[in-house]
Amino acid sequence: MSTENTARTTTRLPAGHSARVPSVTGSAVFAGCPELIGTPFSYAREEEIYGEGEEAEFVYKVVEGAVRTHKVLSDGRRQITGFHLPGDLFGFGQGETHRQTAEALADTHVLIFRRRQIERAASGSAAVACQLWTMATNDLRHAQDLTLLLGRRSATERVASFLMEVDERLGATGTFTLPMTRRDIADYLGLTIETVSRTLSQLEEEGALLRAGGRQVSLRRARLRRVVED
Amino acid sequence: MSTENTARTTTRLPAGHSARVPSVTGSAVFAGCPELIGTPFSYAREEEIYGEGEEAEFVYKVVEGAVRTHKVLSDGRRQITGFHLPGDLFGFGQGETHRQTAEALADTHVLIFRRRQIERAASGSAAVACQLWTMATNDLRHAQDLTLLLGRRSATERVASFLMEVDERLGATGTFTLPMTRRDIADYLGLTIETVSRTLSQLEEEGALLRAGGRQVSLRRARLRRVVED
DNA sequence: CGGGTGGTTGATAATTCTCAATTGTTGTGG
DNA sequence: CCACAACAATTGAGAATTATCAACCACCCG
Repeated sequence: MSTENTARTTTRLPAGHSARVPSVTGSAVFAGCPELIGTPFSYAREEEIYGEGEEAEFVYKVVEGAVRTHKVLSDGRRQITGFHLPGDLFGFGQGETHRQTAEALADTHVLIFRRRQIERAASGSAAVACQLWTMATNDLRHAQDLTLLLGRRSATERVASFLMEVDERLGATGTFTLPMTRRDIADYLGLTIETVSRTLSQLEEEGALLRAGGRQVSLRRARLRRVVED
Repeated sequence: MSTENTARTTTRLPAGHSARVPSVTGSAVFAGCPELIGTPFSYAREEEIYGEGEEAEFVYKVVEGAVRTHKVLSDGRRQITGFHLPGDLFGFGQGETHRQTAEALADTHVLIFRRRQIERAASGSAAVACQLWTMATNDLRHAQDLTLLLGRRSATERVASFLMEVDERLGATGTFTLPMTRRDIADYLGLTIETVSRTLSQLEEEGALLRAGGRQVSLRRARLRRVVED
């Protein structure tokens, strides 16, 4: 099995972050499709990767860093639909144009693939197409969970649920540094930054978590779970 | 529940009755896959088609009527994630279990397909798999639009946007009868029935629509569009 | 007719937002 | 290493939006 290793030839690896680098492999799109090799590429913190409405030329896989995708209304209101961490693929809803904007949360390394190439691979291989179907389905599941969160949960439940989600995706250690600002969290949870901040303070006061320096949190998972209770 | 009083036992349908039904066409799953023939089936108004957590044995295509899919929290809060009208496929997120509940809004005829059969067809035909990918992507797009609606739009915008969505899916005539109750609308838009009702009254007052008998509406689309403005 | 469901409206409460001030954090140049 | 600017996060007070509780109305269907 060609466990892609060469991928991060892209110079610096800020080994500062946790010693994880989990299954960046996965490489779902490529299973049984070795001719689909991604090209390494990098984006700086806060750099736009693609914009809503632009032609969808590439599909991306996060290698290192983090990306957010969002939609905006004309008056500036923003809704983040997802955060993409190492191993995640994004930008692959097959239409001619992107329906969201993607931006790097931090300095980020990705592998890029030509959309047409992937579509060609899909139409030639049921296995590849099924993997794309599976990935789209996973995204759909996530979007529907978010829908329930936004439509029917209180601010406290949203924040608690968010913290647990991030924890799981970052290794489920219960202690981590949030890779996004309060604004990003607010725009993901359909709240304001003030409400997010107050809710975090309240959760800390209730003993559901501990904080250090704004971004670092340590979850008391049992208590948080009780807050979410579903 | 107590509403379950009318001939619910007749879920089994004399085959052939609804086999012809009009231009339901679309039939995306079947294009180039003639061996995938659905079996006609019927559900009475308010009848459950499948429940969250159940094994996903079938996939459904609406022929006549309307279906809603939703998620519920343990305390009863409900979020409807979609309404399915004639031509729509639902229940096809390929996992072993359904992640939502599906219920008939009205007396409904569907075609059912065995999930395994569809998955087999997909893994044998890139064309079929691509169609499933496309359908999942369309659902994903819808879910993300709903996410923006729930996370960042006011009650007025939600209701106006909803009316335009229903209008389009019902033929874009501007005049139609809502196929769902206020409760369903509220649970789709993340509001209460009272807020939905008040918002409709307010929109009528502003001349953005006309109403007759609760469910019938006639949209002044230009004005509604101005309310939504994006 | 009468009961039941569905829909509307009003008064009040709760949640979340907005505006404003303050504190904390981080990176930079002296 | 410190001072400082720029940005990020917190906190408070009051306002706005939406929810809740309650009453009432209008059908529809037997």
